[in-house]
Amino acid sequence: MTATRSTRQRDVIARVLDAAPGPLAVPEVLSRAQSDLPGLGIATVYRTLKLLTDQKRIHPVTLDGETRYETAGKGHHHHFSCTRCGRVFTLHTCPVALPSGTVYPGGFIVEAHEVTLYGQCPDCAGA
Amino acid sequence: MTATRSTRQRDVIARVLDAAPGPLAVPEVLSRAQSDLPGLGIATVYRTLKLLTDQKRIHPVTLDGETRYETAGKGHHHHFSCTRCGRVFTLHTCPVALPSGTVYPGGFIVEAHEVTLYGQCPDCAGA
DNA sequence: TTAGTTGCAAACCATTTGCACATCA
DNA sequence: TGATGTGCAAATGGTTTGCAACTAA
Repeated sequence: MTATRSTRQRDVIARVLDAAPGPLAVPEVLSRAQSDLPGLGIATVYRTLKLLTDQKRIHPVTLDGETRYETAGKGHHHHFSCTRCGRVFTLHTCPVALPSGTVYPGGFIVEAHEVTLYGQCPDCAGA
Repeated sequence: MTATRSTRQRDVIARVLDAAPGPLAVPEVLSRAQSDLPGLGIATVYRTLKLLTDQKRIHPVTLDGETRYETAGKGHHHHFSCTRCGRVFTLHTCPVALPSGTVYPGGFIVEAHEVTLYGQCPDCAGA
């Protein structure tokens, strides 16, 4: 069978995602992880993201055609994408009330929902 | 300067998108358009989708890492992605009330929002 | 006629995979 | 030591682009 090893690379990548204020794109993960591990290769980043995803420790989020990754287990949350600086933040309040099982007009049975807000993040709004 | 010509290919592709019940992925656009225009090439589909997007006649929607295209000017709406059959539908009711200018907790100024509902479409729920 | 468009094949580019070397246990 | 993991380079696969033939106006 297939054992899974703990390595420096995996630890660093997982830590980078934990420390982020929102989901990160692959190049962001790579460059942040490289400040701790200069030699880190992009292939390892992809392999590790896939591994952590399979282990449900992180999960992918697609925003504007770009796949980002975030730590799992943050509970129900949504995202805010800043139209000025492009950064993505995690929001912990939810603007919709659609419990699983809600039947939407037309006969659509809702099991989950995803919300993305677009606008100016606090930094950009202040400038 | 650059004039834009009306062609069979462009008409067919635009019509395919108009007729769809929701945003279509590139392979869906290609195969549907090919029933009218067997020789249609994938490059033309990509070029036309880009052209129509630039003209604001359609616009891209990213769902689960896949870029889809839908006719513009349908007014405010959202999407429902069926977890059984994978089809995507356009919904004309909106479950959130966040007018542009709303300030979200944390100081995020909301300009727009996007909602995707996941669950069973009427067909799959009935089966 | 002729600028604009198309299909094909080559080019691109982000992501994945093969392999020899390195490393965790 | 042996099974895993890593970095590098090659392979993939979806999307874009160059080019010669085609076509709308």
